[in-house]
Amino acid sequence: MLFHKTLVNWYLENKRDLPWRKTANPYHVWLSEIMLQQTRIAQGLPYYYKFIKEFPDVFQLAEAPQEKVLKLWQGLGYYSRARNLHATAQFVASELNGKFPENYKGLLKLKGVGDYTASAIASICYNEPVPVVDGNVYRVLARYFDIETPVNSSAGIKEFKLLATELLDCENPGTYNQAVMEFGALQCKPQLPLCESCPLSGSCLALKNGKISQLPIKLKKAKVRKRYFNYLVFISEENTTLIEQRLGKGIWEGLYQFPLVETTTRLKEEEILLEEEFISFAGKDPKQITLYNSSPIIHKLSHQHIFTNFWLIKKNKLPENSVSIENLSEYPVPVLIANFIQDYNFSEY
DNA sequence: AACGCGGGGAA
DNA sequence: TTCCCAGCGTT
Repeated sequence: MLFHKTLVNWYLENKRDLPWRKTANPYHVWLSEIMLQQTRIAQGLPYYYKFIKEFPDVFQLAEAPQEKVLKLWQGLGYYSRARNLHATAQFVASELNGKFPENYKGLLKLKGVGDYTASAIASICYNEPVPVVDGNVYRVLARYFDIETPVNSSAGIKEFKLLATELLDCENPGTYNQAVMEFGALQCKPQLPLCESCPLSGSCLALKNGKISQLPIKLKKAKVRKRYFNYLVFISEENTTLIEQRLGKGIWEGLYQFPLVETTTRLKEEEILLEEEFISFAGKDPKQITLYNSSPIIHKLSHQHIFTNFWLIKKNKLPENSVSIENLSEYPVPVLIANFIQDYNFSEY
C-alpha cells in the first residue's frame, strides 16, 4: 500500500481526540499550532482551553493587554510566542478584518508563523497541498528511508522537506500531515518505538538495517550556561514588595521578577553580602537581611542552569512603585519566581 | 549557519 | 542524567 494511505488509515484508527481537530477554524488551529511549537500536547492542552475560554475569537485576543496574555501563557515557556501571538492577533483583527490569510504564502508573513506552522494551518484549514516537517516527521522519514543526514543541518532540512513534498497526499493534505505527526508521536516514538505493531514495519529500512535507535541523527547543541541569580525580596510593613519587568532581549523577556543581582561566579553567602551592587540595593544591615533558601535553588532550563538565592529584606517603607503582595499574582512571572511565591507564604507579614 | 529561547515528561 | 517535544527569530 502507498505510504500516505497506510499512515492515514492508521491515523483514522488511532488518533487522539483533541479539541483543535474538531474544527477548521483558523483561529483555533493557529492558536494550537503556536502553543505546540516545541511543546508536548499534554503540556499545551490546558493552556489551549484557557485561551479559548478567555479569548473566544481573534478580536478579543487582540484587545487584551499584553500582560494578560503573558499571564495566561505563564509556565508554557518560550514567551516570545505569546508576544508574537498577541501582535499577530492585533494585525489580523485590525488590518485583515479578523480574517487569517488563506494560503501558505500569506500565513508565512505573520509573526511567529514559520514554515512548519504556515504549512500546518494552510493544509488543515484550506486544504492546500503543503507538507509539514516537524520533529515527528524527521523521525518517521529518517527511519523509514534510513536517512543519515542530520535533520538539523541545512542539507537535512532541504532533503527532508523535498522528501515530505513528494510523499504528501495532495487529495487530503491536512489529514495526511496530522497523520504523520500523530504516527511519530504515538507509534514511531523517539524511544522504544512500537515496531512490532507498526503497519510500516515490512518496508521500514531502518528496522531492516537495525538502525532504529540511531535515527534520526541530530547535530549536538551548545552546552548549558550557568548563571547565578540573587533575588531581593523586599517586604515593607505595609505588605508591599518591589518587582521589575525584564526588558531587552534574553530569557523571560517581558516577565516580572524581584530586583535581581546577578554574579558571574558562584559566591558564598558572606561574599555576596559584600558585593557593591548587592549593598546598594539591599543595604548592609544583617538584622534585616536573611537568606530564604538554605541551599541554592537550581532552575534547570534546556540551555541554562540558574543557581538562585532569595534574600528577604525587611524595610519600614518602600517607594511608591512598590506593589501590594496580594496583587503579586496578577503579574506574569517565570516559573522560578512563581514557585518561590507559592513556597514562601507571605502570611507571616 | 549557528545560536538563544522554557518547561516538563519519559526512560 | 539525557533526550526531545506539532519551531521561530535573530545574528
